[in-house]
Amino acid sequence: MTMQPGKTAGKTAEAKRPRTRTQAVNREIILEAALSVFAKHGLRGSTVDQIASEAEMSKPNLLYYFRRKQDIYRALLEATLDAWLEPLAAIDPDGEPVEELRRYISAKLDLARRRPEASRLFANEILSGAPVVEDFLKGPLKALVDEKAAIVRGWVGEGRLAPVDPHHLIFAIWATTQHYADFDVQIRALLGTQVDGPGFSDQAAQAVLTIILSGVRPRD
Amino acid sequence: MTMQPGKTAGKTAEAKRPRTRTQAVNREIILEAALSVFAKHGLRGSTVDQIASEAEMSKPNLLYYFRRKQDIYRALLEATLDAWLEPLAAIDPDGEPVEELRRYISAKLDLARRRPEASRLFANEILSGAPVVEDFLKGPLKALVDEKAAIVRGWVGEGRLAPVDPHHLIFAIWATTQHYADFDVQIRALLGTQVDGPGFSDQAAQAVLTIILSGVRPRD
DNA sequence: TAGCGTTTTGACCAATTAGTCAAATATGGC
DNA sequence: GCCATATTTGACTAATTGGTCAAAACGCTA
Repeated sequence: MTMQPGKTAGKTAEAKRPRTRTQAVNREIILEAALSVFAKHGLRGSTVDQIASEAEMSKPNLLYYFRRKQDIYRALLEATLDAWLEPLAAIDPDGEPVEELRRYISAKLDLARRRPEASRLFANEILSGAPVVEDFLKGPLKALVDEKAAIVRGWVGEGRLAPVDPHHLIFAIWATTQHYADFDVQIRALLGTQVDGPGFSDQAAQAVLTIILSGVRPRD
Repeated sequence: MTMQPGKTAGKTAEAKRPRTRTQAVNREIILEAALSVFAKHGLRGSTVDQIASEAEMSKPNLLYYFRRKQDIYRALLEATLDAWLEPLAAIDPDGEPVEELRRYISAKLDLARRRPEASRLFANEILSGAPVVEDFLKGPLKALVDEKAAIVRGWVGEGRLAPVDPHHLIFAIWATTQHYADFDVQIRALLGTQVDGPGFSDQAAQAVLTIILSGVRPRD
């Protein structure tokens, strides 16, 4: 997504493109550690010491790879938004409406299951007022969402979907799918260990798909 | 809800029951200020100075009313959970299923609209691992949710609702309704000023009700 | 093995943090 | 108006914070 003009290589390892194998490995370790910390406490609530400890690395060493806490945070958000945009962009105006939505919802549920911390990272960013991704939301994301909303509106106009506001439909999809990642702790508290059972993801997917798709499938 | 055994009056103003008018007023001012801060940055990301500044009060003065930052945080969460449980508890097993759900969804949307910061406070608490409300979730909330899930399951069994997992239905309702509070910044970025328009709340309610209720209304 | 760029670290700093405390000031009941 | 109590505050502390820096250790290649 590149929210800011990228910087070229400096004299430390802060360059965007890792120059050595060690850099690639350590940057990845740091990003993974930081994700788990930021996802829980947000940018302000997280400390560099925490991330360094999680990465099993000294603080100055960590800061050798990312000069500032913000830099790690930005990198993580960029990667997350990139991954999230893909399935939305893939919605095909020439496809079968319900099938296109089914595929999008499934992809989003899959992301929530495979990368729940990325979802929580984003949730924290939005809750804190979206200081970092605001421009991205108002620019590229809005453009893409408006484009897909127009497609959905077209489908509704042709009677291939029940009459529903396209934007609110998209919000409902985001809300229900991301909920499984963002509120995972609550879900676990309510459902207990069954959440870790083999069938749980399918059951959740089944329920979400049933509710949303039945809600938009044209009744006749 | 009273998550912890309440303490009786100490020698400072920290008593649960305000003893003077000034106490009642100032505690309320502090709670309101703290809500707006905690909602944005969570417990760890918020500072007492921030809250004091928001409350237009010196820090020692604020700490005269609430000895520790955590105390304000707990008080806010307790009030929020109390308000949230009410409409869920009101679901009537003898009512008409779709109408009962409609009422619950409407009540939850109303809370999201009237007290969005409370929703964001709770979201932050869950994202950070629910350290404060964990016991409440596993105890009273789980009991209530299981009870209501059983009611829904009964309705499904009688063919008065489309076959859907009751717990996941509840999650879908929570997700879609709270989304309007928790992701308000994102929604504003995508929809612009129309969010502040007079009809927006109704439009959102309309969409959520349509999607969820169509998804559970028995098809025949 | 000498040399050089890369990686790692201990020690450090200035700013911010939660919370304390004793003293000063306001307030209400008489 | 007096006084006991409630409220407010400036000054403070100890701990934590993000980040710096110079030096040391490492590792690769000539």
